[in-house]
Amino acid sequence: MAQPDKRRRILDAAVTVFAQNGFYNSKVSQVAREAGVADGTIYLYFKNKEDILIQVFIDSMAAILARQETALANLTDPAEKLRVFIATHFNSVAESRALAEVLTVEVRQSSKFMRGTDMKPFGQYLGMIARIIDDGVVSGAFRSNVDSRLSARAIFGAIDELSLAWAMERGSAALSDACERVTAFFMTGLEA
Amino acid sequence: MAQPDKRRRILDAAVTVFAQNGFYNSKVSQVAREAGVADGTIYLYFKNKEDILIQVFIDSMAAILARQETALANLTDPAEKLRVFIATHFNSVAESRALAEVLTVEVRQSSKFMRGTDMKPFGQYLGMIARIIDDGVVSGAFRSNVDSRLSARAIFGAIDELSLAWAMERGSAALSDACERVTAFFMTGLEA
DNA sequence: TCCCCCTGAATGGTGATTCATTCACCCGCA
DNA sequence: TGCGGGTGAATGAATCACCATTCAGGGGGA
Repeated sequence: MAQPDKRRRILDAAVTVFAQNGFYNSKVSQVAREAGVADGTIYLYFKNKEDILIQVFIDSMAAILARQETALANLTDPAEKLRVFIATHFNSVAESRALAEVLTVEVRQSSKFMRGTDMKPFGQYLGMIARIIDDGVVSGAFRSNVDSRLSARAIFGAIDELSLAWAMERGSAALSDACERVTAFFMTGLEA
Repeated sequence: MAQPDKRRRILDAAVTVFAQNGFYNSKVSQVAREAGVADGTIYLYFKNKEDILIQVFIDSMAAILARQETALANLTDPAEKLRVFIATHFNSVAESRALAEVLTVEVRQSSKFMRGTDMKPFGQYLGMIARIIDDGVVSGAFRSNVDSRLSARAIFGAIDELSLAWAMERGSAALSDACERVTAFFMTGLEA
């Protein structure tokens, strides 16, 4: 057969299946069928079932990190950086509802087992947000008394929750719309 | 014997065990041992393993909803309401790290199966936040162009993520501290 | 022919759930 | 007061379906 990247096919299949049934209710044989390979083939590419989930996570985070870096590369205005960051996150998520579900729901449960192993990409992601804020504070665009780590967490939590809401229930306003609104919310707050 | 609190004992034990191992890696027999009952006894009180998780969720949400309602009852200033809401959420979470883990991590994965069944308490919780915002808009305390549903989601996502961070890594700043900071963040935003 | 993928049926461990049995307690009758 | 049968909560060993993982073999390219 020598199909191009068989590993890739398995990862994609896993995202589909995991999103549909949840990780623990998914059978390896389902992933195999969806990928069009034999059950045993999975084990030529992955150590075991959980390893598939971890690789999905690592791959996806690497992709979105790279994408964010490209998107932010030429920007200087902190507010604009934040807006683009959020837009890029939402766009990435919007490209695959299944991936959004896996990243927001399934990965969380195994994060406990990945303790120490490879939460690094996630830390990097938070770090990107924190840096945007720090830059904004330094440049004077942002208030000087914000706690960048805490705000980064809060912002991530907010956009992650919005992604999940979007992934679960179709029909809510387009993510691109939410992007503008939520950016405005972070920038100016609620206060009249 | 007819321990009136046997159900309670099982629920508490479940929270402890689920927080430690994750729902799918927890054995019913572990919960039984932790609760000091026989395996079979569990099934006198719960339909099956997942039912335990659902009941934990329903019970906990009912408790925190009631608590929020009490806490907010006599307040009128919208900003103060928001501050107290967040404080109450953090206080509830801070009382039990295990419960925080179960509510932020374990329940999510089953939300997919609860589709339609009993996400209602969660919807109510979001509704409380949205109402605070709406009231603020009406009273003129908050900007008139905020989207209350979206902001409510964002705020919930943010405080949920902060709760999770707190539950996972001990040693971070006290939640009570985070409460003030994050409220300020929501109120005034990042902009200088 | 040799080697490398790949296959998918068979295996073995696991753990949720069941159910026959025990036991504590209650009630009515003598 | 003492006795006997009835009730149902509680038990926990046994069941059994399920599924991750393995591995003996197949086939095609060099």
